[in-house]
Amino acid sequence: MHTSLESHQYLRQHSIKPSVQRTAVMDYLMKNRTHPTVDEIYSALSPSMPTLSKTTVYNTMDIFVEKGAVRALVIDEKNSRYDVDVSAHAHFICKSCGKVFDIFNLKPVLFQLPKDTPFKIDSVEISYSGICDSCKGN
Amino acid sequence: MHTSLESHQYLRQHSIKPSVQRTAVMDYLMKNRTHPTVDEIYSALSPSMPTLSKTTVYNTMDIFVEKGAVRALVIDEKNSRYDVDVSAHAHFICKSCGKVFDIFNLKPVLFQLPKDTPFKIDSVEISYSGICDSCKGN
DNA sequence: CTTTGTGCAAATTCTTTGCACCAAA
DNA sequence: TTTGGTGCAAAGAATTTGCACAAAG
Repeated sequence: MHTSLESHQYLRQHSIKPSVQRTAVMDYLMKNRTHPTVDEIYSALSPSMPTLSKTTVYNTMDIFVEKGAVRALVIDEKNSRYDVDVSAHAHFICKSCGKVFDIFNLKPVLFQLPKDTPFKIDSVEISYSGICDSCKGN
Repeated sequence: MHTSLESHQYLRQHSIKPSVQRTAVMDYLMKNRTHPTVDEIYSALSPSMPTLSKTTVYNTMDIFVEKGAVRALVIDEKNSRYDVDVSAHAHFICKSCGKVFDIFNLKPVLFQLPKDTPFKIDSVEISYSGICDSCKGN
């Protein structure tokens, strides 16, 4: 069975040569929609790919972002995080546990780019922060 | 003449003890609305305050944020940036020069917090990115 | 005095770089 | 072969920490 078939295809659709490492990383991203950091990706894959290096994960994420296959999130002060869902949606970061969650179903007007500025705007990032459900009690 | 009078008062309003260093930093923030990094603040003040340390600037910014006197921006992957304007407005970062600009006059609906989520949301950050006016030609 | 603030140096963390080796076309 | 990909080790940059000294009340 080919669990990485989708990842493989997705990479080719984005003109990314599907090496073993890249396919494994993309596969991880598609199956774990947790907006992982480089370290989280590396730590998850490392046991089954002992020769994998963090440098390769960094390189891989740079290529994915450059080719538009994933979106780099700037929401966590400590680490870069990545989202394989490049559609218009917002994010929420829990100030207590640091986890990042998706927020869908927002009004489309929120994602419209302002026109009356002197800038050439090409993307928007909407980030909420607060306390997540699991951390509420604590 | 007391150029730092406003800063001094602003600090007291936020229950921050106005030391010489803190007043100088706040004064800088109020007069330079450029969303500076710690390094930029330090480099600007260092000539006239030779004993100032970066640690103190870091400590100072932490206190300012904690007391609600300034807002920490998460928009620049490389550095923490700070904005003394805590009112509802968005930011734009130029991918070419890295400068951060304010964007005012956006619809108030953009700053409304979503209610139908399992999270206790208490703030929103709207960040645009692209190319600024001065970098357009280059 | 006693508490709080400051600042140096060292440590930590995340990310990037240089370079040699490996793999695929 | 030749080009591009990988991975180790070292370097770099931003931030934090430990601790001693200074300042303010």
